[in-house]
Amino acid sequence: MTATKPPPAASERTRRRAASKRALATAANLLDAAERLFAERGYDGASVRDIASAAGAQVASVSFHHGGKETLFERVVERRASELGELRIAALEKARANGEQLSLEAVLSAFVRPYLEKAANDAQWLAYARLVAMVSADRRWRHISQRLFDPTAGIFIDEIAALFPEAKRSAIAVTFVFSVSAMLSVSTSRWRIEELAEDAPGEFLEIDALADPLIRYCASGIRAAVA
Amino acid sequence: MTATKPPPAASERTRRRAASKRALATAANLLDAAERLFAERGYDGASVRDIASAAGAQVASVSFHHGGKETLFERVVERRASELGELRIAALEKARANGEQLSLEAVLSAFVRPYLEKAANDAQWLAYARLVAMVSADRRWRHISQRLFDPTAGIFIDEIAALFPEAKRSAIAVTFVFSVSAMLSVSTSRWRIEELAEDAPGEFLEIDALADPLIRYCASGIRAAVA
DNA sequence: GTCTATATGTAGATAGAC
DNA sequence: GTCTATCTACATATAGAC
Repeated sequence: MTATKPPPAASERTRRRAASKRALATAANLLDAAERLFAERGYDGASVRDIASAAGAQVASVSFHHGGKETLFERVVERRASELGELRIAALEKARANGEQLSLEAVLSAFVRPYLEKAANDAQWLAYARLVAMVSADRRWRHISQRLFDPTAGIFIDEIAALFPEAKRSAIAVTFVFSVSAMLSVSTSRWRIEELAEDAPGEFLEIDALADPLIRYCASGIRAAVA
Repeated sequence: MTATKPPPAASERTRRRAASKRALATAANLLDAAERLFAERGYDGASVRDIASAAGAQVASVSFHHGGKETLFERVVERRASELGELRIAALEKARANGEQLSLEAVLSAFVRPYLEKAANDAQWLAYARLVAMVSADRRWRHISQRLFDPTAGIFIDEIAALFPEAKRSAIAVTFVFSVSAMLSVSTSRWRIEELAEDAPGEFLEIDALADPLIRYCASGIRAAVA
């Protein structure tokens, strides 16, 4: 975009260790490429070589900017998880601001829609669900689940538990995990939905088409299971 | 178990190319070890070296008996999928033999319970769900889904569709995929359930404890989503 | 910060002796 | 059928020049 960085002028005495634009871009490009390849091929299936190459960077830059493959993976997940967590809490508070008691559908909507809206318009966000599914299904990434997913999950479980004062929190947690799995399948297994729904090819290309059925499915399922 | 194979007697003229007991055992041990390691570490995370070593066999035996890593993986999935598919169809026909119209719960039960009963008593069966989740979430294994999963899935989707004559089959297929995801999470994410259900440690160590909530959850979810 | 070169380990597959 | 040895390719990571 910009011209090559000019040589430092004599007056430039205030050089600090602020990262250059190019360095920041390299670090960010690596994150983007890593996100795509980890989602496509899994953690072990994606090599740092391919990630660096896809980012137009050198292999060595992965260790330099991100410390190694494992921390690169964790940073990839963290970047999305932080933003999405904030969006979900904001959606919950906005729904609460309307005054009266929240419905179960409203709570689930605050959890599900911020993600589906991102995923509908951005392939990187769509791919993020595959990373979440990998982390949620693998004890190897337990520390990532605990640090990045559990706080938000706990808030929503509490919110649902408040709607069913007579139910045990553990029963709510079970249905919450079922619901998250169903939501993730929208991204990880949409191709299977397409194949099994032979009568309507392309019906679910738009991810939004799955939001309403998903929320109705989860809400009704939770009500029945905690009763 | 038995003594060492005695040297062939002179009368043993009918030697055919039937596999020896030991060869069959090697091939089977490789399947067992591969199932365990693939489930634990994923396809790329499990090396044929480690699989052979865990089976007490040589690296070269994997290629010899199973043709290579990919076909070994496919055989691992096939062995379980065939048996489970038959159990599910049998459960469906047994439920149908009771005469009247099947309830949605009965259909889901015929799909879910054969697996959960196996998984409750056998760690290899429990681990199988992780393989199914891997295959269902990865287009790379599309041919395995189509060949081993889709036939049974199609039968159950048809069965559910018959209960909702006014609903589109594609809508049923969506809820079926949601339900399978929820079922798989019982195996892949039970540790997350345990962590999120802080108030009841150990409550879900017995997998059976999840069967009833799961079936109620899925049945009610399907009814609400296809309406 | 980037880049080349390399260190060190492991991957999957197979040839050929036994 | 098994086993040893080896082939070729690729993995992550780092040292040191620029």
